[in-house]
Amino acid sequence: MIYAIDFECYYDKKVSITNLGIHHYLHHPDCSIYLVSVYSAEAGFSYVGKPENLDWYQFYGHTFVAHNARFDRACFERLRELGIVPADMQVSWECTADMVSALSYGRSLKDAVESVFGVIVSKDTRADMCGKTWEDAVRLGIAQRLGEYCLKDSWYAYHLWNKLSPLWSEKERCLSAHTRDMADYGICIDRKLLDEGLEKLTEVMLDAADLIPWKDEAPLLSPKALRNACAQADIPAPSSLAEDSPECAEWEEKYGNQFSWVAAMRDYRKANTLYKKLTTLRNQLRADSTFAYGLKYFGAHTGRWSGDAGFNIQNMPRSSMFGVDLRKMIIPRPGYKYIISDLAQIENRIIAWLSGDNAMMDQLALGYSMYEAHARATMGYTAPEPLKQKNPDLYRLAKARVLGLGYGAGAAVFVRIAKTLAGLDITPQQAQRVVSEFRAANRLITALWSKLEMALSASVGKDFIMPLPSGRKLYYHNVGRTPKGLSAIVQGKRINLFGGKLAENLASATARDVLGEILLNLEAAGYQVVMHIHDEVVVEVPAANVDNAALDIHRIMTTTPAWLEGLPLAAETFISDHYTK
DNA sequence: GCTACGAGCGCC
DNA sequence: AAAGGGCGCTCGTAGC
Repeated sequence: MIYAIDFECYYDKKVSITNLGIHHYLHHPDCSIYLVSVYSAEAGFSYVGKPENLDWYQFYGHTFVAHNARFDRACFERLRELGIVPADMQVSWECTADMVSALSYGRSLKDAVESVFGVIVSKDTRADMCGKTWEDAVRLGIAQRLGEYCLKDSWYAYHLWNKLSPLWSEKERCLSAHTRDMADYGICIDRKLLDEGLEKLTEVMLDAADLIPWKDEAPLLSPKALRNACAQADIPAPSSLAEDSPECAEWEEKYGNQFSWVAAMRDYRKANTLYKKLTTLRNQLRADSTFAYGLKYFGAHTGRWSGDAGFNIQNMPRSSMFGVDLRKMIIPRPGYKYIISDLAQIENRIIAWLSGDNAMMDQLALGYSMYEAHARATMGYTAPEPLKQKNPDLYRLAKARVLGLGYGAGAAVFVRIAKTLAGLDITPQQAQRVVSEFRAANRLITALWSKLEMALSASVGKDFIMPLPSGRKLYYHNVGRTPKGLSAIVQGKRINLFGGKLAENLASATARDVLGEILLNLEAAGYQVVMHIHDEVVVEVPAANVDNAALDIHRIMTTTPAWLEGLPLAAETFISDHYTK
């Protein structure tokens, strides 16, 4: 039986999930779970009131559905700690926020209900409760309205589930649950390293601030203050402060030695960003030194997971900054090791597979890396020796081509990509030649772009639905044609689209499905994944059996899903005592 | 005081 | 004809 459930808890500007994280929020002395609504049409059941007055046993063995089930489940577990929910209660959970995201509706209850039922729900009642307790609500005479509001939320969650859950696959439901469980389990943090890091960064920030002349008059990172200071020094102000901006580089070349402001602002910004990350971590640590992070199932329209709730596990610096290595602070629980495994060039392998490049599949099956396979298939490399040793320059060019040109990038973009992805310095003219050569030698890929663009073009005036190898579909709503080209609505915003971009979305979404399949296989084999980042998994395994586990996990990582038959997968797998790249 | 938005920058 | 893509968080600023 399905029951929809929704909890209401005290919150104010300080006592909030945003500030405290779910765990510390629900354990805060001011936070009371004062209202719960449960609704089920099939059970003919409806309740709204205090959690203490509900007979929880009637839900034993049944399923709760909630919009943001992670939070409602946490409330339920908190009530169990408080002795309100019986200790031996067993229920399962489903999340309508995850479901509507996967079906390409807006994630919030408001947006989803509006799209699905054409009804606008007001969140005013909840907003009115900021800083108010249940007793306040009773005194103010809004308790009745609050109850109705609460019941309405579970009513909508129930009907969203009832209407849409048949469209959401079993596997995807399992991934939603997996995400919830994994994020709640969390990561273990080395407190000592964390505190040392905070100290180091404080120093760096103080030093940087000392180099900024307006530090007492204006915000340290104020572009206005910088412009004023430049005017006073009678020098031009840089048009951009971005590290990768040529204009900024030129400014620093000319004035950087005499005026270290720009460099100091950059240092301050970077150190502060990392400092804030560590602070979030520090504030949300649980008593056992673990941190339950946020992660959105289906956060991106392609289905990729995305970061959430103040600490994004998907964009931690790869290596140490200012002598502070965030990844090193993330450690296995005592008695455990990490096995870290990442898929090798997964998206580019998928592009080759999608475009029907059998010659490339053969090369990959022989065990060549994606870059070498590309050089052998399209750049005329035939020597028996490994390319990387025999001709490192050609290898780097092959790498740049594979990473940079599969999605329609032009010469100008390729100059930048070749630099950042493969460390190549090339001129725009050279880039133009490489782009042309690549397209000429990879007709299967350009054909894939055209095919996708034509399919999109045929959908002008309606939705474009792009099928994926896994059976899942990507949605592009209300396709339009303007003088600037084709466009569609994605995540509520109209974006420009073209063949190369669709190919990228297709590869990205398919790579995501590969990872999803792997996550479920790892779970079925009994492994605790503690994090995953697009093409990488971090698995916590007992130290005693770590070598066998590494082999087994590597095998699971490189097992091609049935729906991608013929695509050889490769992975790099290693054992570590901390998270690292 | 709040919200929206762009810049900047971290990642895959 | 040409077009890399996908995210989240912090800060500063502008507008209400």
